[in-house]
Amino acid sequence: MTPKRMPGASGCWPRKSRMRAAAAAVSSMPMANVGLRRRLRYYRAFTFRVHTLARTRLRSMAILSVKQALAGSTPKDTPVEIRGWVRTRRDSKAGLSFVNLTDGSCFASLQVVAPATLPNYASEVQKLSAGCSIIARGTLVPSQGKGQAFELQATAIEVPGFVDEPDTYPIQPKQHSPEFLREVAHLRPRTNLFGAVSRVRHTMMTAIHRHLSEQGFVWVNTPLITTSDAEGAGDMFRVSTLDLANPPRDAGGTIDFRRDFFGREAFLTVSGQLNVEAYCLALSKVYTFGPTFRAENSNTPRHLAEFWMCEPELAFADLAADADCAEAFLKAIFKAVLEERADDMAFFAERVQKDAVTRLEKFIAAPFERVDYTDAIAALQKSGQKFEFPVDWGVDLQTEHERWLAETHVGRPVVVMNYPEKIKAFYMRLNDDGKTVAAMDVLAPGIGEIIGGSQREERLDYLDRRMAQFGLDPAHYQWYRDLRRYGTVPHAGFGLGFERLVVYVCGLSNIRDAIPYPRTPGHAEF
RNA sequence: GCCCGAAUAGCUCAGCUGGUUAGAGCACUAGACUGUUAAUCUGGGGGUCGUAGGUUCGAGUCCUACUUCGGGCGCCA
Repeated sequence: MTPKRMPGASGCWPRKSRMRAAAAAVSSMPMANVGLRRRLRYYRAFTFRVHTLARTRLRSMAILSVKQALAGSTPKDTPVEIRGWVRTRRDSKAGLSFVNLTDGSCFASLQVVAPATLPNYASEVQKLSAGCSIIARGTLVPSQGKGQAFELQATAIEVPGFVDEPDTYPIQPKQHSPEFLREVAHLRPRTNLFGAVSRVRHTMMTAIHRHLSEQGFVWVNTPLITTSDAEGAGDMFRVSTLDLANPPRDAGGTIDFRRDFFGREAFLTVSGQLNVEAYCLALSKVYTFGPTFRAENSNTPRHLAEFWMCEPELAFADLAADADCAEAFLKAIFKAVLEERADDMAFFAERVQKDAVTRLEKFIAAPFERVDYTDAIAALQKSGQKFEFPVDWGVDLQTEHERWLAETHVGRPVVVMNYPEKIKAFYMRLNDDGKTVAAMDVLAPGIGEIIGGSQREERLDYLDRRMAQFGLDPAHYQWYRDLRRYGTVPHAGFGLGFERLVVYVCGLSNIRDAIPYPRTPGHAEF
């Protein structure tokens, strides 16, 4: 009776048609002189589908996720096995207990009906508390109670792991504060909130890869370790194998990094953009998406020392094409979330932020507005609004300005383009007016800036001038300059801080809840 | 890095202007009841009030320092 695992994409019990297909596959194998059993075994090993034999000979059970069980596609009276963790247990004097079980496969939990006739009912089932792991076997039946369509009528319940000291188990069937849950980051994925965030995060991540791939982008894995000593995006974490207590020093007494692991100073990357530009000027449409590190001492709900960043880059593209790309990109992600994680989004709308779903729908529905920085400044000045920070041509937009533009002035996402060159990075392309660069920010209601991008300076003489202006040593950027010497083309790209988008989609208020194990100044527990 | 706020049971919180044995809900536990739904009802165990000093006859309640958490700002994605 040992249950056999039944892999396969669907995971549901084999239908007759599928068995017929299996038989056909077996008979078509070029092994006429091989016995049926061996041919079957061959087929089984080949396809990883054990159920054909399992049903007739091993009498084992289909192993279903809670999601599959609740889908209701399992034929009646089919024995199934479902594994997970207990959320709640309710006993009934009618001679049964209700055990709510989750396995993370979907937002909902499965109600397991455990009759008092189970041999371990008193000894184990009635001792189940939140967090216990269980393996439940039985059949899926329409629920007699309200609140769920299906439930598992259990014939056996195994308990691989009870919860030690249930009275101090941190995860209770109630609302916990995010602050408290951060202290138990290893247990918080068991809560509704973090289960939902985890699934949505996954969906967003796969949606990004899927969308960009469909658009012809190639995922380029740019390095996490960099030796550029000034990428201009902030403080960096040093990567070194030198003995901190006794580093090698040169004659002058300064630390001799020539004797470090890479023969020079090395750091964790703050952006993959420069590296990915090189691949852009060969593969046309590329993106980098991976961990990024900033050693800034930033203590806010919007900053992490380690976060994930996605940076698409397009060759033969100007700023307008860049903005179009960013718009399609964001809409594809939100669309995927709404379609694939409706259950989790409904939870966010109910418990976290009322308009969690509607604002994504609005975001998708209308085209983004495009506005020039200069016009945006004029609109802000004419607004009559009192801003904490004064508005003047030449200043960077503060969050309050960005939100007014997106929420009040336009009422939907807006792309602000062509910022003063003085407030933007060295690699951004100088416009013909000589005082602005082809930079753009996508501003969204309720959050402010969510994407920043630019057309890159593809003219070497202009790039050199910009680098000198920023005090950067061209010697450190020879390979980057090469890209302008050998077949340069106009190109553009943008960057998305992935966790900030997760925060927005889920309606969270702190970025530390958008990543499983947040790293911030003073914090790298777990 | 700067400014502000908070710290009372496992969790979420109450505790007024300092005054005898510190309260509630959830969780845990015992019982009642029930095809239950973060079930309900009754009882029980559990905290000396972040840490260290100080003021006072007396401090959870006032003061100081420290620690931790949170918020705002800066830096930014």
